[in-house]
Amino acid sequence: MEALDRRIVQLLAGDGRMSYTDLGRSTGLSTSAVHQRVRRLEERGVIRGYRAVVDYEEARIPVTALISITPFDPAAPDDVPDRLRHIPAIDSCFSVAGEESYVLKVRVSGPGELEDLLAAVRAAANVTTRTTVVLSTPWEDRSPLSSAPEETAELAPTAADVTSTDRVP
Amino acid sequence: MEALDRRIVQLLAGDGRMSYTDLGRSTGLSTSAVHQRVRRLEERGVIRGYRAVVDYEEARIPVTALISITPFDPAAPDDVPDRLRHIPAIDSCFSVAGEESYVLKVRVSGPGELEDLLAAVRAAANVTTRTTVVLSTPWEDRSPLSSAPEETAELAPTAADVTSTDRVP
DNA sequence: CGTGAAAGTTAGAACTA
DNA sequence: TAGTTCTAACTTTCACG
Repeated sequence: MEALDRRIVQLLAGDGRMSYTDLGRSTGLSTSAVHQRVRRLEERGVIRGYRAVVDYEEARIPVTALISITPFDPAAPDDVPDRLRHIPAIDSCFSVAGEESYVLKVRVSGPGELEDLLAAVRAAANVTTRTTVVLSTPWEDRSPLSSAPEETAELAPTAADVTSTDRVP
Repeated sequence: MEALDRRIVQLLAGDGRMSYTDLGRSTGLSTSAVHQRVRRLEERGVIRGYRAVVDYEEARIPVTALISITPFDPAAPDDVPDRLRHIPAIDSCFSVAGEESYVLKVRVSGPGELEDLLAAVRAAANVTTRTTVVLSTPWEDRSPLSSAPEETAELAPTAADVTSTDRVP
């Protein structure tokens, strides 16, 4: 991805409603040139959509928790995400390396709902759970694009890249 | 928060660039009535902003990890978030109940950068770390406001580069 | 909360390097 | 292929009923 595209993505990650006029001003391009690039970024899937950032305390869903999941029967086929997808309180689902198989981030309105949610998760996916309640959130979903590498990294992998086995773009 | 406001927040959480015209159509209000409500929601802080949803694999930041943090000196004043805030790769920071004090969600371009990041975190905040690498992300940042969840287009799983280890302290 | 008009934005066609 | 300029259609914004 080119520097100009990266800049556009970074700007839209920071303010998803920025107008093409302002994007053009910030990048030195014309309005339609930016528009064209944004459309290509959307088509390529680099930009997947736009969302309002909601303050869940204000929206009266004040409890966040992280739930680590271990399948009860390690021999059974692992379709945990499919079995959990219908539960709206599950904000994110990560498949992870480690003792446990998945980590869920959930949001509920209180301890009672958390209890119900845990029961629902265990029943739906036949798993055991380990729950970590979030006490406060200093920040969340900040856009980490400024740490992105330039295109040179592809041609010259570092020692650390080589020692790990799987594909690292 | 009123049902109409909740509906508006829900719609904007699903599509942050929806026009006021369409919001009005979907809620049965006029354009300006919706506009007025959205502005109030923004002022009250229920809607904190808008962001583009970025596919981090496409953007060449393909590695996600969860880092649990324990302060090295329990007697020292706890200003860990302030000490970490300047590191851009840290996407989210949660203060949590449990054995550990914080959980960070980070995004990096590869194992080498993860190694550097862990060193930076330990040095900046005087903490020990326990790292869980994310292998894939069945979904992320779904909006949990809905009782009738509009499933957004399926998120592309993020393949990461991990052999079998989970603890990288 | 709705109406309507001015100001601003977007989308796309035609053109250029 | 990627950029610019031009223009019609649409959206946002705001004073007023």
